[in-house]
Amino acid sequence: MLRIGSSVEYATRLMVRLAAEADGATLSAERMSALENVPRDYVDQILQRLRRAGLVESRRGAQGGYKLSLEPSRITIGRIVKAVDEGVFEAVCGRYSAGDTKCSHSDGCGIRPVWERLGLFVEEYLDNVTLAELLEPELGVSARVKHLFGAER
Amino acid sequence: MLRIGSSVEYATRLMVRLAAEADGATLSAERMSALENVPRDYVDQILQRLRRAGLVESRRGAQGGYKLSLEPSRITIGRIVKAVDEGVFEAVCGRYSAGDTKCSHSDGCGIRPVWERLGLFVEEYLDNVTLAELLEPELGVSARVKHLFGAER
DNA sequence: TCAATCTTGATTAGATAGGTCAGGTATGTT
DNA sequence: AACATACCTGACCTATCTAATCAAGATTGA
Repeated sequence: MLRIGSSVEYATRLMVRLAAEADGATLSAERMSALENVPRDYVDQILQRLRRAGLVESRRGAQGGYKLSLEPSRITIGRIVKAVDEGVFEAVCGRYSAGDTKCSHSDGCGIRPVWERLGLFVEEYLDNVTLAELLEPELGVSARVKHLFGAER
Repeated sequence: MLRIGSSVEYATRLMVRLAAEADGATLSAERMSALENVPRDYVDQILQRLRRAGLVESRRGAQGGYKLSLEPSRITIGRIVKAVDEGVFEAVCGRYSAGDTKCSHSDGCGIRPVWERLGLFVEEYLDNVTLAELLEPELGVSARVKHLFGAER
């Protein structure tokens, strides 16, 4: 139901590594692979997805490498997750629709809203944790997401 | 990352059906299969898991069937999910551990707490939605889960 | 007894996740 | 210019998991 896949885990670690790098110094994929013990080719693949999402910049050729596109405080875990994990919050209807075009419980019962709301909660949670906080864990995130529970369904 | 699988979706629908049944009337697996358009044998399998979790009771033989073990207001979606979805919140460490026994980011950075907290978050959310509310969607759940955000990491 | 119905556990087909591979393109250094 | 370094692209493979099926049995009501 809730599962942190390897690509999400690795992407987060790579981003933390880059964030920890002094000023705008670059790190090569090779080096990151060694540091995090993630398969070399897989690192490439993940970094490309992060680059296409605009989270990292690359420089090719000798002495090339990667660096963050934004300040760590402006990069959320939510963006990282969405960059590498295409179908993060999978739609529920119309998967498993009860025969016809719409869910058999589409009116009169509240199953769907429960899943939808759960998805929104998870998404908002992740959008409220920044890379900067991962470097300084003591900051905490909970204070900033309290507002999520202010609205009624 | 977050995915409502068929077993969770079906189990929830079946439980809602049973909850909607007047007093303690039973419904056969056959009937539920037809009502929800879920494969007959699959309904069996799911109902057994719900039974072993103590959420439904069964009566065998002719005129047999299933009914809820508890009042709808005392059955949470969390319990349903845990009943049918064995590894709901999968551990992250030590999957993908960076080579040695412990995660390379095990101290000094806050990756793991983010996932752990997310898991707790989802779990608590689901534990605060009851079957009774699914029958009367207007009640809403958000008010009751506000406290989840009171504690700091 | 017989039919309805739950019970158990094994098995299978398809999808997905995780990782690999082969080739290409750009850039710094000599 | 040549070469090594390093990013770039997309196809490919494979083990695991999900969803569903199947087969055989055990209870119970009429």
